[in-house]
Amino acid sequence: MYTIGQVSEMFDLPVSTLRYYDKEGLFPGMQRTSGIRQFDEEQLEAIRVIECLKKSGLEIRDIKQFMAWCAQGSETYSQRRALFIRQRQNVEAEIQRLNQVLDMLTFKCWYYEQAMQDGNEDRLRSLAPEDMPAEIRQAYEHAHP
Amino acid sequence: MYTIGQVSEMFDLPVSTLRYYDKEGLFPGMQRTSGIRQFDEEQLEAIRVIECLKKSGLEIRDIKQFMAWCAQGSETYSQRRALFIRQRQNVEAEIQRLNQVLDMLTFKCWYYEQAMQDGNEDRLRSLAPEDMPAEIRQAYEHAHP
DNA sequence: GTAATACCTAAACCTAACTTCAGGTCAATA
DNA sequence: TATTGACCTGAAGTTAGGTTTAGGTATTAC
Repeated sequence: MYTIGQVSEMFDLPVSTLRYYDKEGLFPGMQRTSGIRQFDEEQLEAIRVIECLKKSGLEIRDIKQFMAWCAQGSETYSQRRALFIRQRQNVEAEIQRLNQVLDMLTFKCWYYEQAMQDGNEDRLRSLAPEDMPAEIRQAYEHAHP
Repeated sequence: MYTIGQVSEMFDLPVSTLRYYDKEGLFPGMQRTSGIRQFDEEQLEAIRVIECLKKSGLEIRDIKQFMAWCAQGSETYSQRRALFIRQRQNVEAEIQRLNQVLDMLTFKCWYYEQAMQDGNEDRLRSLAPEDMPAEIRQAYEHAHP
């Protein structure tokens, strides 16, 4: 059993954040003694899960839903699984989007490298994709579908 | 030359967003006639760039800086290039982070599939990484460094 | 001539996820 | 005894990136 201050140290999370999570219902089973929060192994595991779900882009209210399902027991396995499947798709899509962004940035890096060499953008402005280095052209075309 | 309403249609961006961007200094060279904004090719290109930079996670104030550099001309090529190089690193790091998150989600999907089959988490709780399917174990270990 | 549009501004409002503040309880220490 | 420190609360403040509102101008449509 840990106090909020100890947990704050353990996870390097501000005390205010832990209280906020509690207020938002992210620790459905947490006990108190004379008003003071008691974090036990269940809550520590909850914090680990919160950190994971947050990283995947889940919002607090969805994490709250998940915690409520966990508290409900084995009847909710399929909902929990569905949440993770949905979230995996979201993250996959996000990675794909970022890979396109990456190609755009690669192109821009090349562009300004050329501009620096030329001292101006005249040549670049009249440059067709066919005249770019293959690698850059590929990035350009992937980034501008 | 286009009015704000036409540009709003062209890019499917609310008029209020375009005014907001203008207020934030994202169109340094924009002209007006009797108070009314005149979007020309330069501003349209600026909007394309804004969309790109936003997708890469850049904040409005950094985009403003970039636009200011563009307005300054060829002296600022190296700053602009440095911005894109930095941003490319950020996006690369973000993709790496998301790939870890993906492994965590893959593991969780498997976990709840097993839980559904078993009807409880008893077996899973006492499961060592060595006893997981190779693919899942790999995801698990990549997600929990 | 008036009413609907499209434009303008400044300022208030919105959401998420916190953080900060003001004020209060309680136990241990100087 | 008093004061320090860790806990508590509810409410207000913060930031980013807009959106909404209230009020005003100018052109076109009937």
